[in-house]
Amino acid sequence: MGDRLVRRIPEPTVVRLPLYERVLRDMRSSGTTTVSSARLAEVAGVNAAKVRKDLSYLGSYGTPGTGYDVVFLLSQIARELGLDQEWPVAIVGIGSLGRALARSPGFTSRGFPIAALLDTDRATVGEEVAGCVVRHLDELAEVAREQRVAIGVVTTPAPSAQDVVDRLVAAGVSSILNFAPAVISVPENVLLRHVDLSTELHVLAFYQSHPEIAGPMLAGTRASA
Amino acid sequence: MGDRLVRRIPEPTVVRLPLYERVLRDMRSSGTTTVSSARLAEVAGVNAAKVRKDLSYLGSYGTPGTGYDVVFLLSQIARELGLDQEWPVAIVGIGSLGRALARSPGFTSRGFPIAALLDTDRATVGEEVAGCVVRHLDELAEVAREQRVAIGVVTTPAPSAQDVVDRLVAAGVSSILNFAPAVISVPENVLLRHVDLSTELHVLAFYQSHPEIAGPMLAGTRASA
DNA sequence: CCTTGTGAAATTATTCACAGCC
DNA sequence: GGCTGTGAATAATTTCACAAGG
Repeated sequence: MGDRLVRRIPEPTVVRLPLYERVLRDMRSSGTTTVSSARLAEVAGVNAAKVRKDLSYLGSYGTPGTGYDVVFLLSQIARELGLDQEWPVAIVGIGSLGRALARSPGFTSRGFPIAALLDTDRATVGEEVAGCVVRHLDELAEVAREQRVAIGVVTTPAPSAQDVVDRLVAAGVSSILNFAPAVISVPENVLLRHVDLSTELHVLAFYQSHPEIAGPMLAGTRASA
Repeated sequence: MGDRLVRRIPEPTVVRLPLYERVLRDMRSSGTTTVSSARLAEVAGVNAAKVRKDLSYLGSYGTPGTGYDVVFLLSQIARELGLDQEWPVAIVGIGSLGRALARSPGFTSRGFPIAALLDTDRATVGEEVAGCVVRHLDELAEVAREQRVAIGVVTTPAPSAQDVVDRLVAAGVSSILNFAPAVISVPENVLLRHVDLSTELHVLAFYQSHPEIAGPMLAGTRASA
């Protein structure tokens, strides 16, 4: 009932919300109006009780005997995820990965406009990628302020990553998504998440080497990372 | 002591092993011969007790009063992660992301040779990317057998992802790393992990929208994804 | 009937704290 | 003195199971 109390939402739940959001968007597209936790769980590949518990952190949006209204639930999840606002992104490191991300639909699609592309390489600065001119990293502070950059994406080589992150933080960017295979540290009030290809490969290699203990990884559909 | 008993290693530990491996490689490069759990924890950005517990799953490789021998510990972790073998990778979906990954050092570097690049697009098939000619997806079964592909990386658009995964599974590939924003299901004995840009952005957007409950995400360095 | 929302139980992960060893 | 390895304690998460609502 209390809506403005500190309803702390567990991190694993937060990580599953985007999954539900995606599944619900698909359902909405296909004209489904109502969905039960059991059905949502089946499609999302998780346990039904978990779905109900997760959704209960957002509020009581279901109807006993019926389920959840797809459109309404979707709007509540989107609101909770902050998808009713825009979060301008700056990508630092315009190599192949940076370019690929700049062109990626996952970005440009709703909510995460690319506000700036930055690099230090002479040959890259000035180039146009995905409709955006690459600027020199030295212009970061200015660009971040002007464009109100909320999220910094780091796609530089590992040795530069900490320095780039420091610059992003100094420029007031308070959420960072790091793709560089490096350990990064940030001040207390900055959010940092990693996406690491080689970690993922190593984890797969581990479980392939130990088929006898692959339990946790197996068993069908699993979600997000 | 019992080395062949079912020492089940918790998944969170498995996910941290690549982090330790990376940190230890850096230490080896810089000539450090011995490291304590406290130092390793500090550099890796985790709790020292957690480091000791994680390492204890591998065996008793430390020396009380001294710490761990960097080179020896590194070799044990690498062995445990299966990095003493090669795991040939096939990348399916040679758009910008597929190309970026094909060129990525995280791959080509030790242990994960690119055995095949596959696509269905006429214009792409036959092209050479990162020293490898792109073949048509229909040749998957043949290529997978010949090259003993162990890991399939899916970088197609979401609507094709499940079909591509089904084909990989049919071709005998038993570990899959999916970059497509789709829910995928696989048979019981297949390993599946996801890397999902838009999930990561949504999670950051969530915590930016809820500064009051950002607890779990904050607090300095955090590892892998 | 059906389904939600949620306490309570079970499971899993982290952290503490210290005995034992160097 | 310093440090590992690990039981025990704590915390977090998942799952169960059911009362209450439609």
